[in-house]
Amino acid sequence: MFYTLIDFPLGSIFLAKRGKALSIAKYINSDQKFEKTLEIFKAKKIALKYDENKFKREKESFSKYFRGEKEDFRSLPLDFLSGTPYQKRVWLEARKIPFGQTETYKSLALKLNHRGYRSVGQALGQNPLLIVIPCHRVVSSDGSLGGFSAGLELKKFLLRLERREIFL
DNA sequence: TACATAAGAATAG
DNA sequence: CTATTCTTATGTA
Repeated sequence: MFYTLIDFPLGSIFLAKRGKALSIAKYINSDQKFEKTLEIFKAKKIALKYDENKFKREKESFSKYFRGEKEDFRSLPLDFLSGTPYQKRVWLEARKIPFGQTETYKSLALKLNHRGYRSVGQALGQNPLLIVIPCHRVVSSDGSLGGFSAGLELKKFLLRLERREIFL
């Protein structure tokens, strides 16, 4: 697989793909995280090669996004390496949430016609495509943020960015 | 408002 | 089967 890194004020985004479509978008905020990410691939015996030229399209989308412009990554092709059928359904549903808007775990669960609120959260927690699949736009129904695997700081940052409360 | 508790769906071990 | 998870609703003080 190929990978590249994109820097932004809170750290970097690690992107990886094997073919045309993007598979991984992970938040990296320290050298240790980066090392650890490389080790995971090594453990799975997946060869990684740095090649930023294969991510032209993604880089453009991310730089637009971090500039505060409306960028939904909606047209970006994805390639899921992992995930149960249920998790993919949750991810695809979350992907429909428009830029700058939020949904609750509850409303997402109801769209998938069940009441397993926590299972929605659990599935979002497995999201391999941070930002591209906007799981940060899913919040608790009482208005609080809920959780976030990559850290609530990042979730807050992304939401403020989309509300145009911060400018880079 | 704050805290405990049950219910809820799906997954990992 | 049990424990765990990016939850919600209800009860009680």
